Amino acid sequence: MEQNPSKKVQILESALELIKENGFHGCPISQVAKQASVAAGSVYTYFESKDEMILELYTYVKTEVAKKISEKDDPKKNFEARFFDLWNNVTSLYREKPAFQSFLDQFSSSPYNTEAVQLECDPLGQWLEAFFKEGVESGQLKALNPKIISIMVLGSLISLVRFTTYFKAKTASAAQDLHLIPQMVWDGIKFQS
Amino acid sequence: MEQNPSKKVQILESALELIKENGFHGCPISQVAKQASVAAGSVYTYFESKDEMILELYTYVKTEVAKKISEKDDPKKNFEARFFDLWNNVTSLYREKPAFQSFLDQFSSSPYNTEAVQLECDPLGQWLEAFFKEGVESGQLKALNPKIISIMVLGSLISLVRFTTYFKAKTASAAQDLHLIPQMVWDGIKFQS
DNA sequence: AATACGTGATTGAACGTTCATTCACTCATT
DNA sequence: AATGAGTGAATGAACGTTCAATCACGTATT
Repeated sequence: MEQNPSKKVQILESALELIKENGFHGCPISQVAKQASVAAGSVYTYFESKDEMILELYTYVKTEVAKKISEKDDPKKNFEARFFDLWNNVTSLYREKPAFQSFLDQFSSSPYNTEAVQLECDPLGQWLEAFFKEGVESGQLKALNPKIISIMVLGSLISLVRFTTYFKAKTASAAQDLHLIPQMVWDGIKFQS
Repeated sequence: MEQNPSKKVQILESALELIKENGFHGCPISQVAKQASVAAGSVYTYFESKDEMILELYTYVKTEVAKKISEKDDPKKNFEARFFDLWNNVTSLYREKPAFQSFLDQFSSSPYNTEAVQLECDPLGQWLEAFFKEGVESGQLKALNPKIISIMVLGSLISLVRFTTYFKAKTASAAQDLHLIPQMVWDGIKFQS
């Protein structure tokens, strides 16, 4: 008998859900196992330790997000349209999979996120950088380091998602205007004649 | 004898430091007490529970940040200059007090941040909203809901700080261009003739 | 085709540790 | 003498992890 890859994913998804609901605090192995319909001990056939499990979960989520975002891009459209597509794709992905957003957010600000982890392959970061590089080189964006543009755009985007997720109460009165934010961001990065 | 307010602050600062270093995981009451030079039991003279302590810490940090940011604003300057001042003041405050930024970040994405907490008084949010309202009403910013502008600006700002803090390795190559971000943000929100 | 064997996944009770919290006590101040 | 802040050992619950036992399956032997 071999390790069952779908069971591994089951465990990861279970941990993801618990972390979304209760944070890192609230995902004891006992619960992760229960929700994944396996015994506590079985988690250790798939992962060396709980920490290893969390780190693999990070890789798993990062990869899933990058895949979904990149495959929805249509390079035949003009760059401005692709920018707004990107914006909408990320926001709707996170609305669809709130556990992804919640986990990435908690992970990023946690001590799990060491320098070593940051140096790992980051498919989403790489894809975004290439995307904005194209915009700069074709003269549609300001002549800036694509990495900087990435930071600024992803920053506003993540923050918007964070605000709408965590600060529901606060943004209720402003909710109908949130769609104006991508336009502001575009105005900030586009080449100004 | 009365409760010693400076000892309360000592405990809060000790927890703040431990959370910055090790996350919520890594700040057991035993350590908090040790670093604050009090006995573990004493923490319970000042706080009902650990959770209460964390919640008070949030109020404490929020208030400190709002105080420092608002008092550095000079309403006599023109609005654009005040915007860049604000940007610099926040980034340098967080560079000076990394524990503030780290705590706020971890708290915001944690389950501590319930709806009830969000509805509490938020002095920084209020101050920012008033600031941007002024910019809109004097015609220097786009005619948008000041709350939206707040979200967008604070979003980019926090993300920039997050990136430079957590993703040191990644941004090294882009570090010298990070100062261009506030200009992009300004271009996004300023009134375009 | 039937049986026995080996392999490795799976189980969940048990273990040692860590943690938040309690409480009987001390001691400085009034 | 009374008060209440301060102490830190004690408590019990919860946690990550281990492990001996069990189980399900593929392979070899008859």
